[in-house]
Amino acid sequence: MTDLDARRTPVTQRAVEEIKRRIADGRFGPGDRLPTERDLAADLGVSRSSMREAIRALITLGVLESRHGAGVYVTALRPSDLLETFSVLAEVSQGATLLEVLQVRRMLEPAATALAAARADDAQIAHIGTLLEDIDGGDGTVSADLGFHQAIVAATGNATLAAVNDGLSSASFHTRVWAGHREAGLTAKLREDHHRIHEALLARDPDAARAAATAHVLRVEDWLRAELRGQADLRGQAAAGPGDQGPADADPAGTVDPAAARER
Amino acid sequence: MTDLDARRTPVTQRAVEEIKRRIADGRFGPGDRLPTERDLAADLGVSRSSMREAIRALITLGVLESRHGAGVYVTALRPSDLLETFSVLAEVSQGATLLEVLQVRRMLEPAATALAAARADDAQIAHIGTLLEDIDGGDGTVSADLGFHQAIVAATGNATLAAVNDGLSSASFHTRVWAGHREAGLTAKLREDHHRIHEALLARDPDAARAAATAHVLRVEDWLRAELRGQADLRGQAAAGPGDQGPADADPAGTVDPAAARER
DNA sequence: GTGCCAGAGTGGTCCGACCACCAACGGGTG
DNA sequence: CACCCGTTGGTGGTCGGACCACTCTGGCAC
Repeated sequence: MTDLDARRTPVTQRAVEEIKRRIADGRFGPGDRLPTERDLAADLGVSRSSMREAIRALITLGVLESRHGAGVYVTALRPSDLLETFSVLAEVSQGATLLEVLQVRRMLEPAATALAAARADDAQIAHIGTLLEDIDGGDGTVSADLGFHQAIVAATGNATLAAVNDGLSSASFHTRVWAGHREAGLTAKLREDHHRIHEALLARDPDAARAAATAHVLRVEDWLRAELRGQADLRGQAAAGPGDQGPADADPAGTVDPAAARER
Repeated sequence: MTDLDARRTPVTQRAVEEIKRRIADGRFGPGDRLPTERDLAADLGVSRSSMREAIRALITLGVLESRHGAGVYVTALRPSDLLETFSVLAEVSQGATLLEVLQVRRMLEPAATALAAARADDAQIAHIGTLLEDIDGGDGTVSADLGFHQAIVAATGNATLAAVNDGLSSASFHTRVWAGHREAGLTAKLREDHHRIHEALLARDPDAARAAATAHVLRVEDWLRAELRGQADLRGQAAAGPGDQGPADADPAGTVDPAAARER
């Protein structure tokens, strides 16, 4: 079977899988340096070009990293290493998919915030308080907001959770959210949400934290829903649009709870 | 600035970002065919080798796909396309990280199952019932189990949610779980969980669905915790272990709720 | 002992060639 | 005329080799 498989499988892909296998079974451990591209290519019986493509793929996955002139290394294989890639989702996605992303965040962030309320230590909560002041201070609001939320999720002590949530929150999306709220004069509401979350953390109250986080995500979700509907209306007026281009991706991501009901 | 940036930025990376930019601003849309590697390389002023590495990276990210002899195409950019990559996390991870993964699933799956109970149509629920019989039938249990859970999450209608959850459940991990439960004579318990979930879906009862899903994930989590502790004990007896290899990743991912309390 | 510098080794880039594969065009056949 | 099938051009896949940019290390000079 191996032979038949190998015959029709692209050489590069085979190389990728062979390296993954060697990492999985421990021949290459986290932080280890790999043999040189030339040696590895000879070892696996492929050209250096193909080997480089395989390495490039594994670098993209966050499994390897290369240092010019020094060698190729296995990363620490932390969740944050391996999940960095999927920020492309929030980067490239538009429209309905963004709503889906927010729906997932509405499942994760409240639970994460509640966890943080129960487990964060004083230093972490103090740090979060500092970030909150940065937001209100007004300078670099977007990145400050991003940092605030990341710090909360990080305070859960669950690196995987933090990495997943970070992936679902992209800087570019946050920028749009803030711009949209500023335009609508709603920044005060966001501020209010943040303070409520912080107070819940200070009080070590998981339930309050969960509720505050839910309200926050919901607010953003409502805004996005309205904005998307606005865009759709504009397009609808202009023309029926011959190719709306979306074959799949189905319905506009409805919801179960009141937020959706309100919308309909 | 552009010039200075460009000078020290690897050519391949610049190519990756340029293509991403062209996708983001719509010059390349979902399903479109890209210019040939040779043309694209000439256009961006890089060699074909570097262009191929850039394309390879974007293929790994799920943004592009190439068809031998036919051309390179932009994918549909569905969440499932873009999130396929992160199954490496569940593939490569071990020990404490797996616990973290389960903790995230404990936030997602209950919410997703509840959503499915509210939104799945009759056909979807019937299909899920079929998969349930496949599991009990006993043949290909692992893949059947995987299919059961995936079908439920898919029934939420949120493709992003489904893709994220799939990424957190790898086939190899499921295999370990089933083997471990069979060994411990707990397969009946898993079966029981599945039926409870299905009944909640049939009854369109989100609360019951949430509870059943939580119990199920919790059961797996408990088992994994015990197994990891067993392994740690073994290692502890044998030797103090010079390189436990984990520099970061911190504490063993505790929990807030009863499951953790029971454990301590 | 300390600092610097040159060399060897490594990844980064480029080039040109050839192979494997697909798709569309064409001529042949019914 | 309609349909089938082989040809042919163009595409991605692989290869080998060359050179550049960078890092690290060991030995030299001070």
